[in-house]
Amino acid sequence: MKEGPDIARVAALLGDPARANMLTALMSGRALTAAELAQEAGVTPQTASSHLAKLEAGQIVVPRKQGRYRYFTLSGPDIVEALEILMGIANRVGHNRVRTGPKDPELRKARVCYDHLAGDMGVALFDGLAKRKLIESNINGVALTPAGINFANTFGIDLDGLRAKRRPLCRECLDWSARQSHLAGSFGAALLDRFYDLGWAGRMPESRIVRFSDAGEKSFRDLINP
Amino acid sequence: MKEGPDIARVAALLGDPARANMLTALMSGRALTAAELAQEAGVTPQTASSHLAKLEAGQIVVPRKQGRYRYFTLSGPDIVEALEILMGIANRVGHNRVRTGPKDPELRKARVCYDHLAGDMGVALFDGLAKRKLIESNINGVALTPAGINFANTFGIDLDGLRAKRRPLCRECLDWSARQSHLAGSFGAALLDRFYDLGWAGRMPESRIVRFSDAGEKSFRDLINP
DNA sequence: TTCATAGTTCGATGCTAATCGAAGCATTAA
DNA sequence: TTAATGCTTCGATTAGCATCGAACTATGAA
Repeated sequence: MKEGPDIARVAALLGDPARANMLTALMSGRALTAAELAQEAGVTPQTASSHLAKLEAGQIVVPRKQGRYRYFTLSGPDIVEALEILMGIANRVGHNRVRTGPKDPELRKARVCYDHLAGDMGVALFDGLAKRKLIESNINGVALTPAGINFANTFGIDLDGLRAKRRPLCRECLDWSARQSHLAGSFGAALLDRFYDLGWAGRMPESRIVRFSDAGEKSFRDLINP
Repeated sequence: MKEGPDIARVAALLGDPARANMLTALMSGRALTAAELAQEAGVTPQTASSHLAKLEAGQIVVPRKQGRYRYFTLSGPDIVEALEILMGIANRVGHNRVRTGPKDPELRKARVCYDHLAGDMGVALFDGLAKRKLIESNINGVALTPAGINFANTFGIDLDGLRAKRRPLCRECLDWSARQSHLAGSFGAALLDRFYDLGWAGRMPESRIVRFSDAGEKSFRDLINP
């Protein structure tokens, strides 16, 4: 008898619909209160409290007390990675589920998903890069093409710096809206950062919304429409 | 209401101890029969059959009938990735479990884990590369150092070719024996391939054992002992 | 044909875990 | 102090599911 990591215990924690909903909501990167998470999951506060206690005991989420609120965040980037991969698998095998998407049109248009761009514009970015053959997607995942590497360099993204990080360069991340992918991974995050730096877009405080300026949106359209 | 990937359903399939054991066994890359998987999981054939039916319905495993045997394999590389990440999380948060390791001393010494080297020599390889500062490991994962990139090139590994693949270059994969890591990811796989090419080791047919020649093992020791 | 082996189906059992109403605790506002 | 809000604990209910014995099917061997 030996010691080994208990995969099942971790997976079981992610394997309940209510908890999975909460964790998906936390992928935005924002800290959310217990009540907000209860609403995201569609359960009563009591039930949510029980789930959050389990997630906390399993060190999947980390609580932070502030006044009478308790804010929760994911305990590490590995949790995000796990969720992204599980999303990909679920999509590949066709396990879909009805779920309420964000109602706010601005959220639907462009929002932050952990650290990369999601929403309609996130999907458009993914499709545009694919159409320009800068990225290539197949059953094994996404990768930059040689043309894509060129593009990244001229666009001001330090690929070597990203490669030194542990995170995969490109990863698909599934959007709530429809089964469309947007681009995650360190390259996806770097792209969004670059949009901020170029002044194309900014993040609204206390929200997941990414708001593009008119000129920024035009530049964005030019980028994805060759 | 919208469609979204059903993370919980996939995670729940991985979230049962018996099923997790089976899937971990399948990470070797070999196709295993229902009876072998039952034994790996420590359950009766009936129970295993029920689990395998669920995993098959969920498209986590793929069956292949051959005579009166049914061989199962994982349905894709994304499943391996998910298992590796879950292992990492479980290890990070200290969720360990007693588990029977392989009894065969040869298996314990060096075996294939999917496509990279595991067992004592796999762990030694990981530690050796870390001691030589060719790889660097922290909470975010593993990565090649600049010295490691140099080493890879001189050792005959085409890093650019590996980077073009979708898979992360380096990843930790936890060994059954103790909580020691060995090196997975495309670089881990490439290293093992190189060992084969250099004639240091060969894979035994119908088994997970990797057998090093005497000269090969000596070269291997030199490699990890600066 | 007869026997052995691999695997599945069925049915019964027992345990775990999700759920929510009601009540309690803690913090903030008035 | 009183009231309101955020969250948790308790208790009871319910449902799902893992498990295995027993019986059944399918393939291959003698």
